[in-house]
Order: sequence, then structure tokens, then C-alpha cells
Amino acid sequence: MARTRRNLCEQVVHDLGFRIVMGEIRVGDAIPQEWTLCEQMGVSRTVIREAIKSLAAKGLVESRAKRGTIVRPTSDWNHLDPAIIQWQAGTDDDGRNLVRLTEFRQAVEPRAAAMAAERASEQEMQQIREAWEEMDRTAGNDVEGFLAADIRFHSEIMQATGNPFFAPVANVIGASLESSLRVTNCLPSDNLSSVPLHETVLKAICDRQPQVAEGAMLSMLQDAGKRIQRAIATTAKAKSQAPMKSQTPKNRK
Amino acid sequence: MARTRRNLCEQVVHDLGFRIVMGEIRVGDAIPQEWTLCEQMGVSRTVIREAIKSLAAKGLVESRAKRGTIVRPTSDWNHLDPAIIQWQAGTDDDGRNLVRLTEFRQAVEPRAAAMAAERASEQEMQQIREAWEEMDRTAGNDVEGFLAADIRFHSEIMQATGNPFFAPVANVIGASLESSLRVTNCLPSDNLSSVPLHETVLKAICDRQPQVAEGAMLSMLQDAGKRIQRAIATTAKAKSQAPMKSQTPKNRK
DNA sequence: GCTTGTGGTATTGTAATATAAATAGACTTC
DNA sequence: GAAGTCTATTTATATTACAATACCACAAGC
Repeated sequence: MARTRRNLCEQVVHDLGFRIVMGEIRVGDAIPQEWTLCEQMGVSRTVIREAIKSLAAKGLVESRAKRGTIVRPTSDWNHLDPAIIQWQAGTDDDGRNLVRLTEFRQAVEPRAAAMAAERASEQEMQQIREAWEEMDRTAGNDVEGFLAADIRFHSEIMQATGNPFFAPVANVIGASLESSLRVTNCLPSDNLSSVPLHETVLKAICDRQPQVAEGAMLSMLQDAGKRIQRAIATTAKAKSQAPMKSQTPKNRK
Repeated sequence: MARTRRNLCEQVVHDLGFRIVMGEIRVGDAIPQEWTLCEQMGVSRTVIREAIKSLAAKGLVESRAKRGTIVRPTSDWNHLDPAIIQWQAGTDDDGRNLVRLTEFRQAVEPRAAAMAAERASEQEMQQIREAWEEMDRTAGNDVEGFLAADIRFHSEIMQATGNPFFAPVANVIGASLESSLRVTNCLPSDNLSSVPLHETVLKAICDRQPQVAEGAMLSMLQDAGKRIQRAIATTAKAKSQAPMKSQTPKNRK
């Protein structure tokens, strides 16, 4: 699916990675051996091997001579790797993954906001403020632009913690917001309500009030979590109400 | 340095990765080109390329034809990757990295403990309990064994959240505890005091008391944080007091 | 002078092939 | 039947060749 990637290797990584994450190859099982993959995908062994090295670096697989390349237990996967998150989002038909993403954010972001309030530099506060201004500008009309600004707002806060271990959380935020947009299927006007919530967090950080920032971030995320739960419940109901209507094949352009 | 790794590629990954993380090659700069690395390390281009693919998968570098392979900004690094954490620990001479590790744990683990209390399965609770029993058994005599059990205790809690996005946090925990052991340089008897703290967390999880688990985990980590701060302060003072005494080469067996 | 195009060139990307090392599984030996 | 040995298969490494790409310098045109 999707457009051709920058090079062959990335394409193979994406293809194999997705097949593993979606469960086509189960944990502990071996993926097809190198030559088989070469023939299946029409590329040289060099490309296959380099792709497998990429997947191994992400913790997805492990290669050993003669035994083949086996899929490692999911607890070893680097779940915060952008690629893995993307592949998982692609298999998230019932929104369960989105719930987990949000849950993780609720655990991490409040404290991160507090830390940002404690020691964001002037420049970092400026970055956060600019992201918020962009949200304010695009709310109500430009859904794509608002999404990008929203992601940037939260990512800048992670940056402002001054602790690099928070950086990978930005990947979760991005995936969560994108996925959320798809699931809740909201109107541009729905964004308007979240602008003041973000403003509260922004002000608390700039005023160096960690407690306030933490609380505001938490309630913002809990609010988002509730919206997602509602959206999932309704789509699940819609599905169970009309399970016999083939697959709604019509209005897909 | 260190013993030879499983294969050539891993050795090269480790070597290059460490050089990048320690800052020998700065962000934005290009690493030596493939042939140069081949000659420097005495391996074929195949090995170098596969190693670079590994590093690229971890977000450390990015290759483009003709431009070379450049080091990506640190915000793109997968800071929760076990290898990167290990390399960073290797450059952490002043304990600043350990402080960051602990800080991150303080942000994540309390909520994780609460989640575990909410929905750990019987089996998961049993795993946590077994880890604690192992801590109890080794405290006071077996430093290595206690460390392993401690790591397992916290990792099992991450597992018990039921949310895979918490899994990579286990890497931070492992590195933090190992590094902490080195920095605080504690006696086996010092472990005795942390057993009851862990027991409180264990009991709260098994009794399904999220609030209690969260609070207990937080105070445990704050306690650890204080100990680390103290240890760093004293070593820093020791260093500044005697900066001319070559490198204390003596009592290292 | 400045922009735009054009080709040379160095570097990574891909391919093909050969050989080495490792190991699962069959086989042999006692 | 247990332990060691052999063999075949698969990954690991090496080598070579060529393709694609993008930096750079130089030339052409405004």
C-alpha cells in the first residue's frame, strides 16, 4: 500500500514490519528465509538483509545462523519507535490502540508539563507559545494545520523538560492525535474548545507554576480520553447494529 | 573495548553508536564515509552498511546518496532503546544522566503502579510477588542478585499495566538501577531498607489500591533520588578537593 | 552581476556471486 | 540409550560491479 518509499530497503522494512506487527507472523515464529523474501519482493539479498538489520535494531526480530530470523516477544519491541507506532496504528481497527496511547500520555505528560514549568528556557517557552498561537489561528477552519500545531505544542513541552528521555513520547503524541482525529471524526469547530485548555497549560508553564501545569494537562488529557471513549462506543454500536450489510462498499472514492 | 560481540556487525554498531552518543561526531556532521570505516575497522563494506542501517533504525543517523551519513538531532534519537541507554551510561561520568533517568522514572512509574493495581492479572501479581521475594532473600548479602530482582520487580509492574507502551520504560529502570549501584557505591546492608518500601507497593497492587500504589512508588523513587543526589554531591566534592591527584589508580582490582 | 542550466564526480544504493561460520538434525559409535 | 560426529542448510562476511543521486564547478543567458 501507499506510495513508493525513498529506497528499496525502507520499502521492505515497512512491508515486513507491518506484517509482523499486524500478527501475520506470530511471536517466536521465523519469518521467511532470505532467498524466499528476495524472490517474493523482487529485490536482492543485500536489501533484504539490510531491512532485517533495521527490524532487529527496533527489537522486532532476531537472526541466528541456521535457525532463521524469529519474531521476538512483544515486550522486547521498541514500542515508542515511530515506525512501530505507525504500523500499529494501521492495524487499530477497533480503537483499542488509541486508548492505550492516550492512557500512556495521561501517565507521562502531566509530570512533563510540570517539569517544563520548572525549567523551560525563554526560547523553549517561546516555541510552545508559537505552537499555541498557530492552534488559535487554525482552530475552526484548518483541521490539518490545527493537528500539526497541536502535535507541535505537546512535543515542545516534552523538549522543554530538558530531559531527553521524554523525547520519544512525542511519537506517541503524534500518533495519538492523528488516530484520534480519524476515530472521533470531529468537525473543525470542535477544535475551538480545546484552545483555552491548551492556553491554561501554556500560561502555567510561562508563569512557572508546575502544579497548575500538571493539573491542567491532566484534565485536558482526561477530557480527550472521554471523547475517544464515546466515539469508540458509538462506532462499535453502529458496527454491531448493522453487521450483515456486506462491507459498505459504496461511498469510497 | 570490552569483549568481542556476537558478530562483526554488532561490534561495529556498538563502536559507532558509542562514538556518536559520546559526542565524538557532532549532530549534523557526517560520519566517515563507508570505505574509510571499512579500512579503519578492517571489515567489509557489507558489515559497515548493515551497522549503519541499525543505527539509522534507532534514529541516530540518516544516510543519503552523495551527501553521506549524518548524525540526526538528539531529539530524534530513540532514547529508550537499550543500546543507546547503555552507551549513554558509559559516558555518564558526573552522574547527570543518572539524575535524568531517575527523573523520568518518577514521572512514569507511579501511574504505572496505579494501573497495575487496577488490572494486573493473577499471574502478573504472582510474578511481581516472586520478584519481591527474591529481593527479600538476597537483601543484605547478594548485591548482584538483589539488583537483578529489583529490576525484575519494576519491570513486571510495567508489564502488568497491560499497556505495551510502558514496556520500553523497563530499559530505563535497568540502566538506572545499575548506574545507581555504581554511583552510590552502597553496601549490601543498604538494600535492607528498600525491601519494606517495595513491599508496600506490592501489597497495594495485590490489594487493588491504585492510589496507595501510586503514592508508595513515588515516595520510593523520591527516596532513591535523594540518595543519588547525595552521592553525586559527595563525589563531586571529592573530585574538586583533589583534582591534582592523578586518577586514583590504586584500589581497583 | 545574477540566475539558471549542464555535466562531471564522488558517494551511497542495489545487485550478484562466492566463501566462511554456525547449528539443527541425522547418523554413528560405544 | 547417551554422547560424540558428520552433513546440509542458513545466516554472516567479503568482493566486485554498476546504478542512482546530489554536490560542485563551470558555462550560458538574462
